[in-house]
Amino acid sequence: MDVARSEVFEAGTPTACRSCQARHGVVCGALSNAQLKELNRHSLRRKVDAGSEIIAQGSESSFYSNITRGVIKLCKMMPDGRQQIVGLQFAPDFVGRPFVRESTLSAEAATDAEICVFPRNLLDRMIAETPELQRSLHDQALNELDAAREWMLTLGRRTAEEKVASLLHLIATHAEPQTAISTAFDLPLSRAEIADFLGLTIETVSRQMTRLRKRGVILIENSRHIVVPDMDELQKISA
Amino acid sequence: MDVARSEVFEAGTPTACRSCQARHGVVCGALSNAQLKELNRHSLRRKVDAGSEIIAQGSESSFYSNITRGVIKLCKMMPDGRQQIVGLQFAPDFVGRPFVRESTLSAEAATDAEICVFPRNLLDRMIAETPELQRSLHDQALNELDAAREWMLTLGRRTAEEKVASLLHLIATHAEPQTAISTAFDLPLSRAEIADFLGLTIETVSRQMTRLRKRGVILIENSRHIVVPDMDELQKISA
DNA sequence: CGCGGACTTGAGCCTGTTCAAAAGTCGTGG
DNA sequence: CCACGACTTTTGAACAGGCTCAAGTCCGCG
Repeated sequence: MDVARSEVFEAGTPTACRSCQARHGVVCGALSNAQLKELNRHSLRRKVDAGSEIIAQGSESSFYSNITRGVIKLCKMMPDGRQQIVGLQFAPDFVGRPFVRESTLSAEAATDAEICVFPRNLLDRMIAETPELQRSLHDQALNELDAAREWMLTLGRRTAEEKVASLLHLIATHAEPQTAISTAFDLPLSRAEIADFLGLTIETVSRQMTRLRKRGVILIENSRHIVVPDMDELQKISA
Repeated sequence: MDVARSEVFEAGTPTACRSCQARHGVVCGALSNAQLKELNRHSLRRKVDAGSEIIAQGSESSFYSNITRGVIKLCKMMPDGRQQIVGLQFAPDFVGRPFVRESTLSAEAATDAEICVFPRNLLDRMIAETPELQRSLHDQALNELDAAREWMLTLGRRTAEEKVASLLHLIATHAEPQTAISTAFDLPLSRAEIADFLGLTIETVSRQMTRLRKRGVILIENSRHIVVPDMDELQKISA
């Protein structure tokens, strides 16, 4: 239906894209209307429940996606079951690994989410034809690289308390449009996932959270909903 | 002199580049002869002693470089002095952060090294004009991202012993063309630098190295020169 | 209301740190 | 050629931050 309508406006934006979170994101923001239309014709919107896997570690993936709602976590798993989250992605990020088919990590919905899925071949062709798109994806890759390296510092050199404070700060600044000083948000991650992100155990994460609560740095409601009265204080504790 | 000679062959490879380690690397391998010539005309070969800084964290850098010899370490430093190495780069890697002028990390020679330095403006222009170059740099960025995430797993989830074994394995496979099974190489890093890479202390690194030595997994000569009789064994210990 | 999963709390332990000293290593100069 | 001094590395002993194991509590949901 949406596709049929967009056929009418040869050069117009597909209706499905008009109100899309990712319309001006890394991929779609770099496309011409004609390209957007073609991509849309081969795209599929998909709802994914929290916890369900989008890409499996070690598998060959023949598609890419844009996140249009929710949070996606990127995980690495060791054969013995130890796990590390190596990245979080929010709408309207692009998910996928250009140039290499086999994935060295898994992508999993952290919250209920919505993604727009399209074939690898098609986007690969567009990348080759569209310097602007290549540039845009290159830019996202470099930003993710900066984020990964920042996180390496956290994993290697910060204490448990600093780690937890860092994560809360990260999520507060990414997930919610914070007000001037105070911020409130829902954690997209369970305690177990936070632990896997920070290289800690569930118990340590829990203890550090209650320590922060008792110090008045955060308020915890429902264990998922967090209020930060003073973001500067939180950042100071993150070191 | 080299420049003068290369002027003669309008379309030829500059002589300075003919025997260069980086000639077919990420940047120069993607350039036309004319571009290579232009880049060469504005390039400067520079020797850097081990320990000297190439780019300072927080500074604005107006140049990029190619590594033509040696090993460069990328570091992040906290205000209180804690430090984390977030990447190692070997010849013929490209060093620099396209699109962003201010560096969030410092680049420092780990060994005596040689780099080929060229102006940021010039390469930025070439990137914009040369899809192949953009693609090549994009590719390096994605490879570095994979490496960074692999290292996040190491930092977050591996034990001290596994960390040390992982680093030895990494260096063995990058620095030296290993023989079938056994490998010998010089460590480009001091114990302190290894500790900063692995998120450990000097003492723990030293203890784990002697443990590996006593188990016969490695031989240590001069504390910098390492022999690995069986790489598979080392990899197994890295988990 | 009772069940199940997620989260919190507690006690003891262990890995890796801290602090301290000894042993190499290397360059310099007598 | 060896002695000296600075620095890196190794080794030792005590400590502590975070882990493990084990209950207990909270909360959503049928």
